[in-house]
Amino acid sequence: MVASRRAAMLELAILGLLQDSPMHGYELRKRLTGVLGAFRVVSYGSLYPCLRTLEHRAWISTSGDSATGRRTKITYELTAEGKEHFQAVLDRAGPTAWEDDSFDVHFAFFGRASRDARLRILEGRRSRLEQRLDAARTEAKERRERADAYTAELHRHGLEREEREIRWLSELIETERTAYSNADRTIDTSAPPDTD
Amino acid sequence: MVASRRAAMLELAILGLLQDSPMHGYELRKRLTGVLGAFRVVSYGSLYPCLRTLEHRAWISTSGDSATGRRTKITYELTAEGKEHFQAVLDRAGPTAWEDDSFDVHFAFFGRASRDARLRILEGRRSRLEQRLDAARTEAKERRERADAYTAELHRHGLEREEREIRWLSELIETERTAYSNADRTIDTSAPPDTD
DNA sequence: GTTAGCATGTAAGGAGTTACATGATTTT
DNA sequence: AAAATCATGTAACTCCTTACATGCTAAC
Repeated sequence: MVASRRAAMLELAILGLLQDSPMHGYELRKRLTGVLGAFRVVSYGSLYPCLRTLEHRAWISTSGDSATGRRTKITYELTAEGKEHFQAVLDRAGPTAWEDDSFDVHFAFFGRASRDARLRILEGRRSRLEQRLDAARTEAKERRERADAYTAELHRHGLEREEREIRWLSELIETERTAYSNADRTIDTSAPPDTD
Repeated sequence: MVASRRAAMLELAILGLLQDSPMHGYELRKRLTGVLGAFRVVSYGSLYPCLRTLEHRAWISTSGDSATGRRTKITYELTAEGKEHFQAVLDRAGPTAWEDDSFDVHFAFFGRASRDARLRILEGRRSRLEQRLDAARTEAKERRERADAYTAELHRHGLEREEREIRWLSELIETERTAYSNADRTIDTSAPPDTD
């Protein structure tokens, strides 16, 4: 029932995109490619079932699929409940938000989240990565003697990448914190309460 | 029949690990976590079926599962065919070798591949990433006006990460090429012909 | 002798991709 | 009017994970 992290992220991304304006599934898919990272392309086989789920939950509504036999373009639109739910998820900023799958999507919609939520997610992610880095370092030590130069280089590079990611997060956290004093100027947009 | 990129990589990793010494499935799994990147843990539900496939293809043989009713520890061991196949895959250095899933595993076994194969894979991967980077940049331009500060930062960071990855590959390529003149000293180990 | 960790497996189910099928609209 | 692209869907299939089931072995 928890709808698999990945599916949940797809849902969130869809709700987020529909926030801007109603759209067709086709258009949605193209934009999703952008939000979800330019890499992972969402297939229609995932998208349409997901849209139906969202409609079923009354978070989106459709217009265009009239009762006539003709097949028509369907425009998906956010409902009031949908907006509410989207905002609630953003502000909850629960522990799933900083997992690998979810982080990017949440980050992409930071502009609509409260600074509180942003900081929680950034910090959550950072400690997640730090913990992982520690584990990797420990493991690397244990393995050291049986690793050849290539394996060693691979792991060195992996650690470096993680470290850099952590530094990036630290900078963002710093920025968010200083932005506190001079009201949202460093990076714009705070969360609009609930209204449109 | 092509056994899904992921499964194929698991197979390669197993063959690679067994090259060093025979092992139990349990031990194998722990080591795989290392080779496959410390992140993705291989479940027994994947491992054992895979081992059976490998045995079926006569690339590994088992010892310990006697005909007596008692359950015994099973030690998996590479066969001559298995070694041959492993080496063939490493030296083929085909286009799949530089895809996301496969690259790390191939890299981890670079010590056993020819310099030729290493260079092919490194260069293949580099142009793969370059091509992806180009696509991402193009897309970023198109999207620029409707992106807020956070989305922009997310993509900026993504591009930077890719660029860094490309630089890393370039350095490795450079190293491999110069190593050519002073016979394998910069990074040790060349591929042992076929023998043990 | 009991707990904890080593060790091997399977079966069911979920998640999502691929391939297919169809139709509307715009461009050439 | 043909071709390309926009647009919507489904069904089968592949793969993997989860949860379960079992038993051995060393340590306390």
